[in-house]
Formats: sequence, C-alpha cells, structure tokens
Amino acid sequence: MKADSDLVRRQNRGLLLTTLRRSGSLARIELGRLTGLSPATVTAITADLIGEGIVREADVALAAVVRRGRPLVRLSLDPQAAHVLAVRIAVDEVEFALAGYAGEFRFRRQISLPTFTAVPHEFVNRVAAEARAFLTDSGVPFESVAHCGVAVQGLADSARGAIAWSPAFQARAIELLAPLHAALGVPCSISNDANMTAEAMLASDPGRYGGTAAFIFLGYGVGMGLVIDGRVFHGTSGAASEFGHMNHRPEGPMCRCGRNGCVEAYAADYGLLRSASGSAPQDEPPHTAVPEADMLALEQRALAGEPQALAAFSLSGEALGYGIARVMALVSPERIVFTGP
Amino acid sequence: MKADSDLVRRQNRGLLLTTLRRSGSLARIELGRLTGLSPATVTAITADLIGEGIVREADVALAAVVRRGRPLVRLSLDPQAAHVLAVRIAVDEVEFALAGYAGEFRFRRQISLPTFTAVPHEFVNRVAAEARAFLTDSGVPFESVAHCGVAVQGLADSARGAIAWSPAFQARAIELLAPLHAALGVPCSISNDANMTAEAMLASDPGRYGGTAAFIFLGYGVGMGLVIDGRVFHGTSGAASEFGHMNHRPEGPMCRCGRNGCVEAYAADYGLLRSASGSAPQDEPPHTAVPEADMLALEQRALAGEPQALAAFSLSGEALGYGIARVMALVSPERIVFTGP
DNA sequence: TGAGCTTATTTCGTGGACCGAAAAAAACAC
DNA sequence: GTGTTTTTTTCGGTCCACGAAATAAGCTCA
Repeated sequence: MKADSDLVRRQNRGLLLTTLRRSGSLARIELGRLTGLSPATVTAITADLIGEGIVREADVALAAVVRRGRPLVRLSLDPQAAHVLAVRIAVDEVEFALAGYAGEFRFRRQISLPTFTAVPHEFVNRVAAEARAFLTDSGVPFESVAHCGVAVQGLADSARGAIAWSPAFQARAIELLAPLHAALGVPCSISNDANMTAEAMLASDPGRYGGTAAFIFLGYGVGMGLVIDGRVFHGTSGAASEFGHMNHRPEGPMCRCGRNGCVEAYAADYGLLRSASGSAPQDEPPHTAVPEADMLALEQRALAGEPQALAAFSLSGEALGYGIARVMALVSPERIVFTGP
Repeated sequence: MKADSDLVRRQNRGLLLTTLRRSGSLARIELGRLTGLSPATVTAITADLIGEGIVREADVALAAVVRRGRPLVRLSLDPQAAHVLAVRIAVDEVEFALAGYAGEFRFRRQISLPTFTAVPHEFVNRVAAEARAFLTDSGVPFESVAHCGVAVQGLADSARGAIAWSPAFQARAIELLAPLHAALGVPCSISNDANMTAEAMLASDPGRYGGTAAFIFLGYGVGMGLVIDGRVFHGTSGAASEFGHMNHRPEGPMCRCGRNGCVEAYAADYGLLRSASGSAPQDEPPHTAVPEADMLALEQRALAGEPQALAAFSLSGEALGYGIARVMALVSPERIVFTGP
C-alpha cells in the first residue's frame, strides 16, 4: 500500500513491458508517446531491460522505412527471455503448449489419457512425466520456464492446487500441482478453462472487454469466464462464475454434478441429446465425451423440423436465456461472448 | 497508469488519511508503524496536512497517559475540514443527513413527501429546496460541503444522475442531480440504496468484508449490494446487483417491476402478504408502503401455525435460497449479510 | 561528395520524495 | 537538577522522472 521510488520504477517498467507486448515492436520515442513517459526515462528503463536480456534492439535493417531524420531503433521483447508452459486437461485428453516471452507458441503436443476411470496419483504422475518429457524435447532450458499454468474443465481449487471437481474424473480433489512442481521445478497454477478463455480474450483486446464482460462456453459442458471491472474474476477460492451449474428450475433434469436443473443439464451436448432422445430427464448423464456425429445428427433432426429435437433446443434456449437474464441482473456485463464448437 | 514522484506523495498522503480516519486519532510514530512509512516521511506529510487544515494536533492534555519519554502528540482529522450531505429517498419519505470530515453525523432531518403520485419536476425541485434549507439551517458553510450523495430505492442511473426506475415512483427516468447541483453548487452523485449499504459496511470493516461479500436487504423490497475483490461493484451503468429482480421461476408471481417470478415478488413484504392472503399471484402489487402492523400480524399467524402464512414464508425462503445459490454459483461471496427491518 | 536538415537517442543538471541517522524536544525518575 | 526515555524534527544521501541541451545517424540537395 505504501509507495516509494521503487514502486515508481516497477510501475513504469511494467508499463513499458505491457505496451511493448501489446504492440510487438516500438521505438523508444513511440514508447514515450504511448505511455506518457519522457524520452529520458524510456532510455533509462529500456537500458535496464536490455541489460537483463528481456528486451532486444531490432536489427537496424528491419526499421528501414524511408523517412528523414535519425531512424527509429525498434525494440521488442526477447522471445527467449522466458517461457510459459500451458497444460489443458479435458475428457480423455491432455494438451501441452510452450509459449515464448513475446507471446508466440513454440511447441504443442496432445496426448490421449483415460480420465474418468483414472487413479488420481497415477494420472497426476503421468501428467508430470509427460510435461517433463515435453519440455525436454522442446529443447528449452528448464530455468527459462517462468510458469506452468493448468486449465481444467470443472472446478479448480487454486489455493490447494487441485482439481476440486471435474466431469472428466470420477475422483475428486485431485492434487495435481505439487507433483507437477516437483517434476519441473517451476511455479505452477491451476484454473478453470472458461476463466482462462476470459483471460485470453481480455489480454487480446483490453479496450473491448476491459469493462465487464461474460464469456460463455457451450459444448461438452457450459462454462463461463467473467471479466469484472477489467479483471478476470476468480472468486476467493477460484470456484466462481459457475454459470453451467447455476440452477435454472429447482425440479429440472439431472446434471452431471448430481444436482437438478442446472443450466448445463439443459444446454450442454449431453443435456440436449437426452431431452431430444426422449429418455427421462432424471437419467444419469454419460461420463464419456459425446461423439460429434451425434450432435450433427441432432442438428439434422432439428433442421428437418422433428418436434422432439426442436423441443430440446427450445428448452436449452430457455435455460440459457433465463440464465443470462440472471447474470444480467447481477453483473450486467456490457458484452456477452459465446464460444465453443 | 504512469507513475512519478507526485503519485508517490498522493498515495502516501491518502494512506495516512485513511489510517487516521479508521483509527480516529494517532501519534506520528504510530502512523509510521501502521503504514510502514518512516517517521521522517510522516512528519513531512502531516505538516502539509496540518497546513491545509485537514488534520489537527490534539490538545496535549488529552494525550496524558503517564509514560516515560516524550509524550505522543495525537493527530486527528479536523471534523470541520469538509462535510458530506447524504440524501435518502424512499416511499413517501426523504431524509437528509450531514456528516463531518471525521465521519461523525452532525444533523439529520426527515420529511414526508408523497412519491408515487409526484410530478417529477415538482418533486425534484422540492427536494433541492429542502436540501438547501437543511444546509442553511445546519449553519455549515456551503463551500465546506464537498459532496452530496443520494441513495434511492430502485435503479439509479449514475451516468445521467437520475432515478431510472423506482417502486416509489410512477414516473421513470427522474432527473434529480442537475437541479440538486444547481441548488447547492456541490458535486452530487446518485446510487442504489443497497449499494450504499455495501459501501458503508465495507468502510466500517474492510478486513471483514474486503474480499467478496453480498449484502442482502429484505423489507419493502429485496436489494443487494455486492463487494467484489474489495470494492463495491456498480456495473458500468450502475444497474448491477439487482438481486431482487433476478428471476426465480419463469411463471412466478407478478413483481412490482412488471415481470414474473422475481425474488422480490416472493420475499418482499408485499409478496409475503399477497401469498399469505390467498390472493392470486398475478394480482398487481400495491404502490404504497406496507404498514408494519400488517407484517407483525403475518408473523403472529405464522407463529400460530396457520398453514397459509407458513406456506408464504416457505415460498419466500425457497426463492431466497435458490437466489442465493445462484449468487454463490456466480460470485461465491465469502460472506452474505442480511439487513432490513 | 559534403554541408545542412531532420529526427531519435543520450547526457546532464534539477527537483521531489523517501529513508536512515543524528539532533532536538519533552516529558519522567531518582 | 541531572540522567533516561521516547517522540519528533532536521539533515544528508539516494533514487527517480523530467526538461533542455548535446549527440548520433541518417536523408536532401547543390
């Protein structure tokens, strides 16, 4: 809370770095204009950053836009300065991706791994080993990996570093981060996949999504990421913005989470299929991924005007509509964005 | 976004002032310990504040706790440094209150004024005139009034300075702030009464309510103020956290807002009375305040075990319970506080 | 080809802010 | 009345951003 000159430097340093990340490459004088800092200050701070290997001067040749006067020297983030490892855990599937400091993807790998029947500690060890192998194969030195972020479908427990609950797993409270950290020696964090989407959208266009925005994911489940006053809202335990498991009707169909009448039980792929198939709303949902072909077939039935298929979409729409109305009543986002297959 | 030494001073100045406001009166050295600032800095900043008449040294006599060493010189905010005028607008009633800079109330006045049938511009002019008279009678110079805040039941439009919609008024979009500002020459703002409650609770105990908290008001309506990540959430237009008008059941009873199945239509005083009286759920709600005696009578009927009264409370409880569950799903507040008669 | 022009970057001196240490102030203890 | 203790102020140092001036690096044009 206290401010001193150190804070000033850190703040302005961060300002230059985010400006640079957003624009890709800028000359010192442009940085000054964009941030409001004087050229003298920009010189001082960028000299530090170059000395630390975080920022690079571009090759002069690239800057050659023909103009009068001394040419601009473009600066850019050094992609090698640090790396981030991203891990995505979904039903029967784990994906790894490695990104450089300038935000570009370096490598990706996707592996198949049964999840629902998995024994937690075996699964966790396997993921840690695969992550290690992925990093080794990528050739990037472990020391340069600054962070490892895990996105998971379901409820992430950020504080404990665990998957609190996920439709992909029969088990609960799967402690993932400790073994991952042990295998990589890198700070790790875990979050909900929809929140990660919101984070990405916000970073991609802060001007557009900077106020209050909701990102709703429709697919194998129904998720939501919430941007509130320019920041992704996680809630204290990381278990907030569970739009999919917000109740629509108290006596509604059974959800994968075990409760009745969640939005997801109407509007996720399995919910749509169940109500279109005529099976009872209280039938237990499947634990495996719904084949894409089934959803395409359902679409065809609806387009053909089959009443039962139309009714399923209608119910789903009502649940989504009332759900969104409730979100509007509580946080009235300026934008609502739908994502998903 | 840019930081300079000016920002440092402003920040630390504000830090000292809030620390002082919270504690009432502190010596310089205590301020230093609480804020982490060095004694030298505290001396410099407080010297400015004393020079500006914002802070006062307490009479030495008061500090006389017998201890060795040079006695502490207690500092406190000067109650005269500035004033705030608060206006509360409810059904058939307007209340004024004047507070000093140290947070203490100076004067209060409550007047009766018919609202539902009021002609907007007459009502607004009357309020402005009454506010002016109140200030004049209080003897406080107008220049020392730094702000005038209006709390209103219903939807406040902060941007336009108007009452967008309120159950107290037949009229909509009542532009209140412009005439008030004209009459007082003081910056004015308008907000929802439940948000104001949240603001007050947060200020009274930031440690307790500083994370994410919901303050639910039950009474002539159902309102909610939301604290998110330590700040009261207003939404972009000021129309957020409308818990009372979040839908519970799509086909539910009629609400004062004209829609069906709002939480308020079950759980506000009129909603309870309507369902306990056996009148149809679609009967239009009353536009006047419900007499307290009616609510006490209803309480007696329920305590006596009358089924219809018990059913009304049960329905109300269900609506509140599911409503709160939906709030939990979206923002999972650490604390939920109920207020109201 | 070279002097002059134009624009980017760096250097240098200044002022503001915080801090630590030392000095001063204001009481109590004996 | 002298010593002790604790608070407050003063003083010199450091860090930071800034404006102005100096320097660098290319283009223009005779």
